[in-house]
Amino acid sequence: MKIINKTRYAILGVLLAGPTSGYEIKSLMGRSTVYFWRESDSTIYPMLKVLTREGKVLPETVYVGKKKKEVFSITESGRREFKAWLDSPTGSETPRNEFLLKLFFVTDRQEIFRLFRERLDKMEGIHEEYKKIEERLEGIADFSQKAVRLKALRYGMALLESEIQWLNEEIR
Amino acid sequence: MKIINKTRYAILGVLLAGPTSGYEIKSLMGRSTVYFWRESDSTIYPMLKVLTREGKVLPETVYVGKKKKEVFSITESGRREFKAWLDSPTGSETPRNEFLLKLFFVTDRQEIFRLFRERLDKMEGIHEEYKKIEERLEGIADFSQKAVRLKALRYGMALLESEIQWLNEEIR
DNA sequence: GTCTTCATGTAAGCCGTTACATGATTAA
DNA sequence: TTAATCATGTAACGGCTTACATGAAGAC
Repeated sequence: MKIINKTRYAILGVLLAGPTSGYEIKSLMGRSTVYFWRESDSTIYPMLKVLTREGKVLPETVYVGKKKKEVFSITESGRREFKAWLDSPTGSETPRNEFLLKLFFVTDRQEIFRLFRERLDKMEGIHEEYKKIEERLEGIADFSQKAVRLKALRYGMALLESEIQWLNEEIR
Repeated sequence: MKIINKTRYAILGVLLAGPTSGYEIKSLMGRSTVYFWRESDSTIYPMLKVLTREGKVLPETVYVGKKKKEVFSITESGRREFKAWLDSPTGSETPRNEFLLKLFFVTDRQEIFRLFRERLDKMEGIHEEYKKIEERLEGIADFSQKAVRLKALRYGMALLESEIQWLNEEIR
């Protein structure tokens, strides 16, 4: 079984909302999917070329004022591929949790404490960020996916909260 | 900032418990760290060579009955490097959660339901596995890290349980 | 005798990150 | 006029996975 590059689905997913340029995809992801799906800066443009060659997206040159940009629309074929991915079994990422790796090997009590403390700080920071995003999202006028996105966000927050609580109890 | 290969720390961590062969490291990881730190089969041996060249581990040929194997011990320099890693700030993995990526783009109610259902099944499966590991661990005679490892395991279980509960409530 | 486990690797190829490169437009 | 943002990429390097390879010892 081959590993299939999933960057394409992230891009196609963004394009479902309408024609978008590479730069817009990049900045949009930087404000939304980063928290659960991070793409490196340089992956978007090459992938758009590939998708164009494959007929999954359609490029078009557009001028906004004097600025030129390439916007891409998703094609029927692209929609089909996206849908097929959605329907397919969701793969698991290879687990790589450095915090747990350290915890597994640690012996010193002091060190355990430090690890928990460090983890707690980080989780609380992320929770703060999520809260801000939640407020921003709540303030936005309704759009088709608002409810699901809030749900997904609160799912993430609920998990963070239970982790934070657990860590607090351990640190005591 | 360079990405530093962390396979080395996983290996050094295993060696802290005593001299171990590549094969033993591999199978040990397959029974323990896989759940939070997965190494591909082929990474162990080359890394052991690298660590040998660097003087972090010391190889020795040992015969068990007629079977020959190379066991590796951690050196003082290796211990220092391991300790330095433990003390250093824990990096965050790049987030890559395909489940959340799908959830972010999904619009169809039926599809959302299917995603939750699929996720729930998977999380329950993992929880089952953890429970078995817990039982096995509890049955083992005390060793220096038993308490921490149980703690880490239960931390993972607690998180799984809150996720399972959340999903159940959503599916209703 | 055959299958499983022990035991140790190599090679090809994709993936992903970092750093590098370039230039236009707009806001302060 | 200077900085930030818009806009689009390329190249090098390292990491990781998959598949391939080999062979001995012990269990059944």
